[in-house]
Amino acid sequence: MPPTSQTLTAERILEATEEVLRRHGPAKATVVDVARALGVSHGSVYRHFRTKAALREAVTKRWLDRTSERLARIVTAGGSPEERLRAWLAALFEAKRHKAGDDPELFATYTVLTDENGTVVGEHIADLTGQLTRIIEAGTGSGAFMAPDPAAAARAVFHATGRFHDPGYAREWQRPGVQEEFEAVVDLLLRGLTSP
Amino acid sequence: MPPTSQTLTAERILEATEEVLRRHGPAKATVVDVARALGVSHGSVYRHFRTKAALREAVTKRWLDRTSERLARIVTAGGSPEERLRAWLAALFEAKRHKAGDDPELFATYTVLTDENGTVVGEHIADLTGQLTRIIEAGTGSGAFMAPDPAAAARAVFHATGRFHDPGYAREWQRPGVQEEFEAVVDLLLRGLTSP
DNA sequence: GGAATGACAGATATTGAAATCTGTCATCCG
DNA sequence: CGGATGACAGATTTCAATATCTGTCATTCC
Repeated sequence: MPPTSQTLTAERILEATEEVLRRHGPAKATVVDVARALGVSHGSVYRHFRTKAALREAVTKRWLDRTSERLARIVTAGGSPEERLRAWLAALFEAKRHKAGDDPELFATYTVLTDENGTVVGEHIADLTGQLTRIIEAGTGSGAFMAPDPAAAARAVFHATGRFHDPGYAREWQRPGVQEEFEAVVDLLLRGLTSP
Repeated sequence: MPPTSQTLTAERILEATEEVLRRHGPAKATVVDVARALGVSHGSVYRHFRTKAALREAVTKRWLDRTSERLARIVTAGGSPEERLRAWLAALFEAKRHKAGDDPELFATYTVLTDENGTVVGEHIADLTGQLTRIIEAGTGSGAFMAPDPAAAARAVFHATGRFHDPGYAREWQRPGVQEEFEAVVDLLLRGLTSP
């Protein structure tokens, strides 16, 4: 572990914390470990983050924001609102499923982090349902969807697809037939949204 | 604790086990406790249940079956398929929400039990989706619903309403606005099921 | 002077020895 | 004889002593 004698920034601390979490897991990752990885005293870490909880919260936010950004690109992409809604939901599911499948330990680590940071998760969900709202609004504008309250419809769609993005269901995502289950739910929801 | 000198049956053991679980919680409920509550030696309990796990599984099954039975009555009740589908989903949500709200500790106990008995839970879910299937079949028969594969539609409806019956979401059920969320999802699903 | 340090007190986690529990079975009892 | 018992071995849990960590702050360093 080279001391990397750059100036100590919040950003560098966050990177080191992610690495320590990856290595040691959420239960054994300590502030002392983070400081050691950076070659500084743990007191210095506390100059940038008031508590260990604040540090973990910041890491959680960074991680969730990376997902949000990727999905946001679909909102403004081309295609009909139906296509974009399907693509958005599929991308969310795909992203989660691959994270959970490719590196289960890391995924479990972030599941612990999200469990202990309800506020940040709440903001993330508000962000995601906001993206969904924009797609649905586009659909009501073009007459493709019938939704008197697009924001409420967005939340309903998000809740109804929880099984395909909520970490609590991660175990199910590796089973055969999930893809069909996912498509069945999405088909049903899209039929509900489509105006008669 | 009176020794209640009746003959020892599986049924009496299950009742005593429920009581011990209620009193001590899932972590501290032992087979010795159950035997003591019945005034017998713990060896006698093992005559009726091969392992502690089998005993807990049987308790779990009993508990889930009680819910199934109540819901089954709605399947064969009067009213249109739409009405019965709404009533069934509402009854499931209501039952769970009240169990979780009225006695959170007991609910947490049964959540632990269901977590450790995936097979029994799987059968319970198959039972419930079977009930849903029968309602949806009635709807396709009368022309009220359009569902090429009623069983698949039933599973989709069940998955889409997971937020309102999966114990993992119990915390959310006490928040204001859940009822509206629930109705929004059910409305969307029913619109999706209803033939154009 | 502003950032970094490390000693410190109280909180939390780890460890290993002792206690309890699970599951078996030879024996007992009606 | 068929069901109940309790002693037992190995597995698991509990508990208290020990070690580590969190968060603060007076002091050091550039």
